[in-house]
Amino acid sequence: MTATPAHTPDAVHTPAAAHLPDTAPALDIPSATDSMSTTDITSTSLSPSPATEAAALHTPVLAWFETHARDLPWRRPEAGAWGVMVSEFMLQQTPVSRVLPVYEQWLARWPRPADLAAEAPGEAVRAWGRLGYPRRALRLHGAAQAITERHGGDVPRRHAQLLALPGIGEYTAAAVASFAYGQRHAVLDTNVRRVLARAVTGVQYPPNATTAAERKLARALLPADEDTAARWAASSMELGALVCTAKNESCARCPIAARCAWLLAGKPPHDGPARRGQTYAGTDRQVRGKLLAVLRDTHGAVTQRALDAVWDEPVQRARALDGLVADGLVEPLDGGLYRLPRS
DNA sequence: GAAGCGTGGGT
DNA sequence: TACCCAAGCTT
Repeated sequence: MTATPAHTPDAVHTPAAAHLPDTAPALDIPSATDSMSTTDITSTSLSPSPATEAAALHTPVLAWFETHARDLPWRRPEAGAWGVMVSEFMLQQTPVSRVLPVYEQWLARWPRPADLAAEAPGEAVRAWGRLGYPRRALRLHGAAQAITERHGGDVPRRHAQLLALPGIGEYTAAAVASFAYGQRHAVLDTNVRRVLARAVTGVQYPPNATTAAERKLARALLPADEDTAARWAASSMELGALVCTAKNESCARCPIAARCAWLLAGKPPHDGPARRGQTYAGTDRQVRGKLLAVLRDTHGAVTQRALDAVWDEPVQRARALDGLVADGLVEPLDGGLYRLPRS
């Protein structure tokens, strides 16, 4: 890290900061031509340069990460790009604690993309277990096939190539490129978005969907150095996961509490529209889950009767089963039999 | 841009 | 007990 030390005599402003170290909450991040400028640390403006402001955030968070990062299997060197990619699929909307055992089994069984690609897709769905959103298993299988066919069996390094794989969107492409290959990307997941919303923007929660303003801010905050940028991505995400949590945030343990715009503003509560809650009981989603659980736990074909037993409302049950078939999660056979997909 | 897509643990 | 929430993606 070549950035300026956090506190240099550039503080011509804010003379007597009685309690906290010179607070500069509102990061004056460039609004145009985002971070293309090189680190012009030498700029002589009276207020700290954006790079200096950003470094004031980076340094404490990177240091905190050194001592507080969890020892997760996909962070170990032996995980490789495939391990990172598998973990990212599994972690899409599923907590770490539930991913851990399935991840270990998955990597032991399919240590390379080609190993998974050689399997029937239904085996991926079965091994997915109860992680939820089983379409992810199908997409991971499809991604493994594409990697095997188009990329010689190696997880591609380029963001655009990753993005072209099934199940990989903006976040996952950036995460794999950054975590697996040490590249410089804005990695905007829900944790990072929350950290930036609070520390920089001064609000309790980010918008429901990722906005252009958030992307611009994240890019502006990206350290210039590639390796530092990759560590910043991991550490800011970890901060959101462990300290700057959605509920019961722990500001007392936060390395940037002194600079958090939201904390400095007195932690004003969120005023925008509430997140739309995800109902579940009685929905097609629940029925799909019950149907697929039967298929997962049965090797070979399942009878219509066995599926009928999981839900008594026939119209909804049929609709859910049709949906699973349409999604490729279930394969219908002749004679009212069903199984996990072989192809 | 909103809706749909699983599951289980915490409060 | 009912919510709320967890490293999103696709249509």
